[in-house]
Amino acid sequence: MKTASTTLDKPKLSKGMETREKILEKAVSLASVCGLEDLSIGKLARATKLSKSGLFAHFKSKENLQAQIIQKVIDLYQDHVLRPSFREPRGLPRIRALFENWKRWIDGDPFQGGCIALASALEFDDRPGVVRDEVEGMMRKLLDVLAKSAQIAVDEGHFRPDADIGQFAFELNAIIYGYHLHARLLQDPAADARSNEALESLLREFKVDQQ
Amino acid sequence: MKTASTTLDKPKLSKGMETREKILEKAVSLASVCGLEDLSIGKLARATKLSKSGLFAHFKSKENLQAQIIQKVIDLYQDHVLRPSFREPRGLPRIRALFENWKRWIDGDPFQGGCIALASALEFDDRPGVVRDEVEGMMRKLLDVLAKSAQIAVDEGHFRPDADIGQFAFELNAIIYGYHLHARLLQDPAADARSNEALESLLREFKVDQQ
DNA sequence: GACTTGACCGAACGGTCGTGCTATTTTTAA
DNA sequence: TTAAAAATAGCACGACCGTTCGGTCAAGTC
Repeated sequence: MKTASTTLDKPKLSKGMETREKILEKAVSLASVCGLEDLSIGKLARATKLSKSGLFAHFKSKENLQAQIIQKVIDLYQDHVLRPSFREPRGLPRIRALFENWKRWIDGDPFQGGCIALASALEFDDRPGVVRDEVEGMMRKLLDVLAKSAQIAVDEGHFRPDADIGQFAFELNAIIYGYHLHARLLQDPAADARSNEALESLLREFKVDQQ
Repeated sequence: MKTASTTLDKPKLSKGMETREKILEKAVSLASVCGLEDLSIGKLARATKLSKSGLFAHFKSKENLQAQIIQKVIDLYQDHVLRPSFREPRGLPRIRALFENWKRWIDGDPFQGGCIALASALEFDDRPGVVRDEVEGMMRKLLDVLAKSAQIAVDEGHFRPDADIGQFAFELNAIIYGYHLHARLLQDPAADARSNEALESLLREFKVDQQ
């Protein structure tokens, strides 16, 4: 355990990239509380124990920092929500797992605050620029994953063959939005039950008739 | 038309109150684009052609300004969404009207940006303080209105007698969230159709069986 | 006509913002 | 081992932040 490549836990990572990752992790955590725009470089520097200019050198502008934060969120979402769910059997079980993992994500699993993706979607929908484009792309990708999951459920014979998978994505996403509101802002103990009931109602519409 | 009480179009309004209202109207419009926190007093002063200090005198702090903006939003929502809807017949027609008016509100009817209520809900859910409390209260009131509307639909015999009106409020609100995302961030032309289909699906669950 | 009150302004405060420059230190490659 | 390269710090800038203060000007009251 002397020089490089001690163990193969991680692929080679230059010093710069390493701290950059640390910065982004902290940034995601802070931004989940105060929002993307309100996360200042000074605050982030203090939190990472770097100088403002030293941190700034990693990203050439604040806009770029914000864009990279979004990318980091995508990575984290894939690690914490998508990947675990996709280990479940195709179709309905996978969709249920995704729903549960997603809710845990919103409860603040990787970071402290709520979901940055949802918050940023409303924060930037009226502000053209790189960040808005990044957020929009993220959301489109997400809805695509949901639709594809529904398509798999169709293929597996769990959903009706004529199911509108885009509609399913829309409604599943909406339920999660509702969960976010009730669980975080309202701190409603019934948030979980409400969202579960909504999911079951949605599934009832899409599942093959079983009487 | 000389002194006071010329006509009864508006209740008496002192000069201070008058400009305060003008400030709040502008504030709501600006905040709908850039968010509550990012709306600075300087920007608002420039937009209202007042001096920063002159404007500040109306509100004793920025936090108080934000809280009053929320109150103004509640007023506007009542004028633009609730009041018109409540002129429709009780029960189902009223719910459908509310849904349509709500969507027009989100499309930017009174102001330019999206719905401040939704945006603020995600902006402040992790930041304790007066503003958060105000936003939370607003959302609770809103969900209460939705639930009461559902209760009326039960009373009118449109909804099943055992309908869970809280659940209805949760799901209707969630659909609107979904509409906001698709219509504003994604600029999806199908946003209207998607939300309509979601509403019909929701109503199917709650309406009395008619075969 | 003196006095109070309310609305508004201009200037200024200490602080923080994002962003450059120039060193200095640390890592990496030869 | 050493030189090139990368990472970080120090410092400074102009702009804007929320907030305070003293002052002006008009309207109303005694």
